[in-house]
Amino acid sequence: MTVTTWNVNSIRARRERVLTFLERRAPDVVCFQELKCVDSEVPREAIEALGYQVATFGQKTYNGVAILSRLPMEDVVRIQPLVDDPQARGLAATIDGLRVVCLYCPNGGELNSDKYQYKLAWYDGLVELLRPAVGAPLAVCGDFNIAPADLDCYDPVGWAGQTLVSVPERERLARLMSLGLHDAFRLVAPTTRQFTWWDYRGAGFDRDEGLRIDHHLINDPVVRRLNDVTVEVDTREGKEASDHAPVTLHLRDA
DNA sequence: ATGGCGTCCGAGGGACGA
Repeated sequence: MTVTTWNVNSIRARRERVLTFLERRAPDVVCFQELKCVDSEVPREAIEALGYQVATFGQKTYNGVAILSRLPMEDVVRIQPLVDDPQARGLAATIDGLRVVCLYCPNGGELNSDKYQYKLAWYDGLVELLRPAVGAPLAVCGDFNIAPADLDCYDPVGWAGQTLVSVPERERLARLMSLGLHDAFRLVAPTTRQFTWWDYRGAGFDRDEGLRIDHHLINDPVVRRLNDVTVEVDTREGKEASDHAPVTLHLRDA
């Protein structure tokens, strides 16, 4: 089974790229983030024609997530760590016995902003929300908007303490992983410098100035099935690309 | 210190992203 996570930065603006990706790579499961549209504007029929079931949690203008699956999806639920939160950032489904959680974690804005506090609180809520889920095979996939370590940042000195690498954010990610989750990419590539996001500005991709912020966090039953994690860097190339590359988890059969 | 670039909304430029 392959599980791809990809922040598409607008499924409408990325429509052709997304469909081409699905057709050529044909992952079994896909977690999309930043749909940036309501459910009815997702190109559902075109995706279904490629052999996928589609579950969406959209929102006008901002956020929005989806899970696609070639196999049947069960127990599809929205993931909202904070009560009365209008932001559509999480969706979960069980596929062939694997609980897949698709997340678009908050960006965090400036360090001294309400958005930063929202991000920390959102993570705090997420840990409690996912705590009951770690007893069964679990893969938490998405744009976490946190680079776990300095190796995951092209300029850790220049970025020190900034949003996406700050100590309080990394502590939140560590608390989430303390539920028994492992960074799948780091398991297969302990010392590799590989980014998943590059800024549109300043030719970030051409300079390979990026961050690794898109992750698959998997628990022990899934670690035992882990074959590989690949970053589909070529999908970031060209003028019409999302600023994130897809990241694919490769699992052996259960 | 600020803007770089891309997308959205909606008809201007501002909000937002990371």
